[in-house]
Amino acid sequence: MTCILSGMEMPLHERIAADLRRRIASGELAVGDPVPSESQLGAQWNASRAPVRQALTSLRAEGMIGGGRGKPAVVRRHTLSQPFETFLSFSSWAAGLGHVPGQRTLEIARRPADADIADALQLDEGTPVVQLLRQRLIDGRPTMLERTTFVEPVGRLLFDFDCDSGSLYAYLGEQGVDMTVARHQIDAVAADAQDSELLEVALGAPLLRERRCASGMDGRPVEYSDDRYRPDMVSFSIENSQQAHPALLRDWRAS
Amino acid sequence: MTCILSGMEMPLHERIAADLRRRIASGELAVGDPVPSESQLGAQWNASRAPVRQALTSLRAEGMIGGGRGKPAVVRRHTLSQPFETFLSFSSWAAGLGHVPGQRTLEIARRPADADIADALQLDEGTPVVQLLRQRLIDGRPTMLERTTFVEPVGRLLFDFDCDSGSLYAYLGEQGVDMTVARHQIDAVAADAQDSELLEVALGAPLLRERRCASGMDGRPVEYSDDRYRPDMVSFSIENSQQAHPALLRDWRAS
DNA sequence: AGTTCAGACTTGTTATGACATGTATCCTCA
DNA sequence: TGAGGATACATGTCATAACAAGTCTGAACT
Repeated sequence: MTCILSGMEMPLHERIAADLRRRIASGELAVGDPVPSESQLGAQWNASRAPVRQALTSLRAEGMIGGGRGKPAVVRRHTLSQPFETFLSFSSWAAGLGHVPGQRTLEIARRPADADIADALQLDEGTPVVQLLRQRLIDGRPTMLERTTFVEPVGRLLFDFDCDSGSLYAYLGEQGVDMTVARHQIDAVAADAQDSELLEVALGAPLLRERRCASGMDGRPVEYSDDRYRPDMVSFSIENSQQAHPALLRDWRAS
Repeated sequence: MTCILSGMEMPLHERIAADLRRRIASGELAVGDPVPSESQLGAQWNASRAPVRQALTSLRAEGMIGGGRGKPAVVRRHTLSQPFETFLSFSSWAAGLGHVPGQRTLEIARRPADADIADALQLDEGTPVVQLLRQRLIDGRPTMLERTTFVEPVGRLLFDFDCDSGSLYAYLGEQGVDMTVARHQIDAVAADAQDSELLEVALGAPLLRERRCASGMDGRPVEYSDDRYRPDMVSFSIENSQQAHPALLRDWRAS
């Protein structure tokens, strides 16, 4: 049982990175400000250069800081950007940024799949599925609304689990649920009545939507989710190069 | 003035990484084969673990090898030549899908950079830049609005180019402009007056926004762009797995 | 005043050594 | 024969130390 809380057992370099992310995101270190030098950070944390450099390398890869040989690091961005690698776990993502994740499970229900869900999960319409409605918070502020649907054999496990206590995906992993592949589709939608209320935005306000379908190694879908983020709090980011692999493509959808 | 030529004095960790890439690409190390362990590589190169690990970290970030704590590294991919232009070039993307791309360049101007642009391009505020406003169409229908800013040395080339005649990025490439790395940030915004008019959507309608900053190999930003898509026509998608590096894919969904 | 240059400071690279932690294998014991 | 545990091995993390190389500042010089 790994308590997600505040990762007390995180490696030193991750703690340093998380602290810097928090200080940058909170505005304590504003854009353009110089980041403490490696030696200063080493002194503050009573650490050698190795973990300090590992933390800075991490922030640099995320584009939060700049700098280079001879050039002290400076803050470049303070926006929370979500690396695609950490898409599955909202909690650990927020914790890694030095923020306090929260969640309120508003509904858990077993009901027959409607046409859209059935299509996404490759089931017949009417097959029972388990649906979850969760409000996700960062530092107590509503940030994301998650409408997740599990196939029944997996969803049944959730009735024995306190969804607000820890990482749901860690729990499912322990139970032997295999979710090795995920497909994400990202677009924008206007907030409907429920979005508006639970995310505390105006009706019709633009929301960033991620629709996700996770499958096991055998390719059988396990989970489908419609997540809606407040765009003023979360954005997605991708970095690609001719060297490294991630390539960004656009999806065209005929109306 | 540092001559770029052939870096004979590459650091050790880069030489190790380059050698491993070559051995993997050439097939000497096939997909699934185990990569030499850190200690073996250290012995081969007569090096300590530091540069060896730095090289392996590099390859891992590129998705070429896998492995983890206790798990020896294995070769995952041997190709790393993903067409980088596909995400830059709207035209070739649409054409590849069998649709007719179109574009109307509405404005090209040289003006001083404002604060946001200056920050993104790492310039001082007020430095002259070249801005482009382009409406992109698919099958004659407005699909995307592109507000691109180039640093002046690159942007000046555009005044000698008919932006509606061919691929802008192909032209810049011929002119020796280096754009090997790009960072994308994706979120949602409400359509402002200009968006509304040019994309033919209601004022305040949700739009999918991609902000892009492209840099050369040296990390110096070359281009910044704010692209706004009609979410009913375009979305982004990504596929990732725990095993492989996240691979971004494109979805076609016929109506 | 403008230029040049020495020196302080910063980050990049590498070596060496140690311990922690996860994985896989093989051997023993029931 | 199957389950369990001891063990070798791999990688992850971190400390200490030294030198290389780029940047910046300020002082001396033209």
